[in-house]
Amino acid sequence: MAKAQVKVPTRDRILGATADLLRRKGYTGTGLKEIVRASEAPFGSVYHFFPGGKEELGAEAIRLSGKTYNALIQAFYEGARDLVSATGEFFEGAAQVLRETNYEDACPIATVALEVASASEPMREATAEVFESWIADCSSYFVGAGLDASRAREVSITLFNLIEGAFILCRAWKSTEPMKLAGELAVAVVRDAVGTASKPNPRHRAGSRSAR
Amino acid sequence: MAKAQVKVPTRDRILGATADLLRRKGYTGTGLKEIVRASEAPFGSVYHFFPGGKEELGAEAIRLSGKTYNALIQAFYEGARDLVSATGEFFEGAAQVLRETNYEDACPIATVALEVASASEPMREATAEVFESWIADCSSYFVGAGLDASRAREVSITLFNLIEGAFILCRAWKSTEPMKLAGELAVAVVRDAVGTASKPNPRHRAGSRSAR
DNA sequence: GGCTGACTAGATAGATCACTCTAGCGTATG
DNA sequence: CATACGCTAGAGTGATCTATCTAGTCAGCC
Repeated sequence: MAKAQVKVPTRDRILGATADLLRRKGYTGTGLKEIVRASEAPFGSVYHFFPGGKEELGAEAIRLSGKTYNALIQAFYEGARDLVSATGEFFEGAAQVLRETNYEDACPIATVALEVASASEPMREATAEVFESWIADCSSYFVGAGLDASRAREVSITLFNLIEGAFILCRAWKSTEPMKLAGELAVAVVRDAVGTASKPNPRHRAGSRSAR
Repeated sequence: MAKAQVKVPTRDRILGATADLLRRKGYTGTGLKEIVRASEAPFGSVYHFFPGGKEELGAEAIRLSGKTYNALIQAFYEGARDLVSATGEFFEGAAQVLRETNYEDACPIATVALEVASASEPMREATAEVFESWIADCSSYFVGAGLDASRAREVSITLFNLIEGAFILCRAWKSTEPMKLAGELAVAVVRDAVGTASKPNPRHRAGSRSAR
């Protein structure tokens, strides 16, 4: 273990270890002791940097994971030739990570989101904000392809419905079959959306719904 | 509280209370003490009926929830006029339950499935089996509509990808918007699937958001 | 009546939980 | 050098966790 002259600040190590553990074991399943051990940080430092305790640390770690995934979305969607292939590659990438990590690394915040939704309001808000930022990021690429804002948002939510649902089944079954099917449908949805977007007279859609 | 001369056996009360708590608070978030309190059962009875402790009780409760949902799927798909409207009504029903319970009652096992996937093999197997039985049940209806077995399974998995993903976003956002979108796409997928199954040459409109 | 096994009942153990507290270190600044 | 302060370091607290243990209750059967 290269820990000799690591320059990573304690606060960041704590945050990183927490994000990692939350992803795999969830919120209630992750103990402070375990976080301290994994981050090789002194116990007291946890409460020095996060006076709000586990809840504050958890919410912060969720937001960190959120930003990391924002960057991942960006990497896929700005690096690809077009939105359709970007979508396909994103789902394939998710499947590959699942296989490589023995189905441990799925969505970094989904487990926590389900756990805390009715248990901790600050944590619930953190997960809600992260999901919202992913959707917003994703939507911007579809808007760039010519979709109007509300349609872009709908497509983005659909993509996340598909990938999150597939994560659950893939982890339970230890199989990437659901992710494969989710990716195929996601690709079809995106192809259809961007295909109809460029036409000047798009098929009339039902009235747009307000976002919140 | 009508608890006077309840005839419900202790074992069933324990199981029911556990299933309820697991749905809302997850596996690690649910304590034996809480289960005992909710089921008004003596503590010793838990270990009498479930010698394997929390893990055995949890796995059993997951299977109970699974059976309850099997019955729900059956009720929707055998009571409806056709598979397309059954699908639409199922998703609408899920959205309605979410609203009525303040977004607490979503999938009864999804939270647990994500939590235990890397933590408890017996529990993971229980969730995997329950998901499998749901998919199998659902597939049988599509086979009945003329789809071949593998295509029926693909459609079923897609439906569950959609609903499970939507559950996550709906709970985090406290909004049924994702479920509404998931339902719309699910309906389109089913319509496309059963439409192409019965007719060798699909004369349906070409611009549909089809899965293939 | 007396025996047996299923179930009830809860005290208790030992581990672990989140969290607090005090003390000391290290570096920058007076 | 001295003082201040951000941070380290971990012992300690009370609560709570899962699990065990013993004792008691009750019904059916000989």
